[in-house]
Amino acid sequence: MALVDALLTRLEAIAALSDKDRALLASLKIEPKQLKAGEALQPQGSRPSHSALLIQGTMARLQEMTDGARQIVSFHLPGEIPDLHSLHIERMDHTLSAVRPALVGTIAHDELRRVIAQSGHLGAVLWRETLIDAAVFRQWITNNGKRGSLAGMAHLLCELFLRAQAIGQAKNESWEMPFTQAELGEAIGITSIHANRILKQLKTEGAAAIEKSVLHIIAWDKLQAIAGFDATYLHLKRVPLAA
Amino acid sequence: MALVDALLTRLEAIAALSDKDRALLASLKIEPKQLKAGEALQPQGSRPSHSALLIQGTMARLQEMTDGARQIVSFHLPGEIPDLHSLHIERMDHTLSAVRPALVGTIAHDELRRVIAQSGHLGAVLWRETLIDAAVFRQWITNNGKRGSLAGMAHLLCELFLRAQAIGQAKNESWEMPFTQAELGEAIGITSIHANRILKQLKTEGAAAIEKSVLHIIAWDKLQAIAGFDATYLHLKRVPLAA
DNA sequence: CGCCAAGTTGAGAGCATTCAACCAGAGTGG
DNA sequence: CCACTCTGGTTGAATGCTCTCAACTTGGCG
Repeated sequence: MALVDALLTRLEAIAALSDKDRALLASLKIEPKQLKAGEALQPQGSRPSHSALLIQGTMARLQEMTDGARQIVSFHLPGEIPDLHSLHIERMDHTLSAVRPALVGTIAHDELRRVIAQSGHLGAVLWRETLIDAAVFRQWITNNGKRGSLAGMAHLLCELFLRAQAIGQAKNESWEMPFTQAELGEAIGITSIHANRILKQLKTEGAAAIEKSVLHIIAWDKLQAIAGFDATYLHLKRVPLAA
Repeated sequence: MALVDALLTRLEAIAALSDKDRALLASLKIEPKQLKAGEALQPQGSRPSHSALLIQGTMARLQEMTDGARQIVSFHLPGEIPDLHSLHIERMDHTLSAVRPALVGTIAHDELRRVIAQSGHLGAVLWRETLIDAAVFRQWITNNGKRGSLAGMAHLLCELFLRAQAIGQAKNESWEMPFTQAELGEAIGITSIHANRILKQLKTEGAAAIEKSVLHIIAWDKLQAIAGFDATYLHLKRVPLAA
């Protein structure tokens, strides 16, 4: 399986690609690189010359504050390019790290510029990818803000489950969740202890439960209702569960 | 003064433009439209065929939840195109409204596509604009999450002041603030009452104060320290105060 | 003058944090 | 094989931040 396949799966989940676009993507020079759990690929303040295609594993972007506190601003699944934005903004304002061990493929910015110059449509698709990234950020602002902890956690689980399903990771209402409760908490701005209690509540209410690090959707409609979740912001061409 | 001037000022604050790019921008067909305070230009769920250049006044994007609660996810000053993203993602996942009365210039997506097709660099600059938008979202996630209320408010004021200064609205450490305390609160996920108390605290600590809706920076370094503010994420070519 | 939006202040309730203890399972080294 | 350690998860109790409710002030405007 070629390194680029994860990217094709992801991009075809959000847009239509022509044969020419697929061939251009296949022509990208991609260098594999293995990351250890917790290893930072792009630290805050750096000026990347490459972007990373996540092939296997999970990554997160996080902001580190002066007092040592951390805020996770995004999670990433295979097929995504978490630092695509570095193509047009020079300096990293956050750290991009592997959460669990991860395999990435680094792509030189010049390579990306080459294929974009040859296909305006491909440029638009990649632009679109960064815009969906931004749409997710908007939801996360609300997760951390007005949406309470319970709704915020439910919303995060809805989102992750659908994204996992779009790349074929989640089946039969369950998904091998690659994040700890502490990490889920850091994403919605609560402590690991509180995250634990909130998850317990979601289980008691019969919405969703995490057991031995696999997420079980007990009742999608209930989870969705608690979250106030509307999947359109993910801009997936097919939304499997949200019918 | 041409309608497009605000856009030129903004884009030249974040990137270099060639004469050709300026001419292309000047060729955009822009329809002026006046908005009343609180009027929604693009409601959540709509499918815009135009984007709006904000010429005068202020706008905000907000998410409305099922229980009627609102979260403001961004503020916009003249020169910005708050719904540029609708060029590549069809459906609005939030509402774009005027905060105070505002003058916008609507630009058909086809017009934007025309100039982008003629200048790859201009396309890159507009892409960059949406990426900076996303960088601001990331900070707002943290404002609403791990950063406490005091630091969050301080961070928001730092950001708004620098953005206002970049377009010449703020002078002499003071800025005619177009937002109410309630709106500032809705942006960092706190109530207007708490926002009031936090602002009082920022004044007592000698960092910043809002008097008769003008923001006074009492001590930039103190405000910056409280916020843990680092201006690089705004990607302004010149950062006036942050020396 | 009266109304209304915005701001200010106080008090009590509730949610989330911190501190602290403890459990379970995986991996390590003797 | 078994202690030992470490990470992740679970639970309780006290503290404290933020919300809600409520009252009151101020300034602008018809």
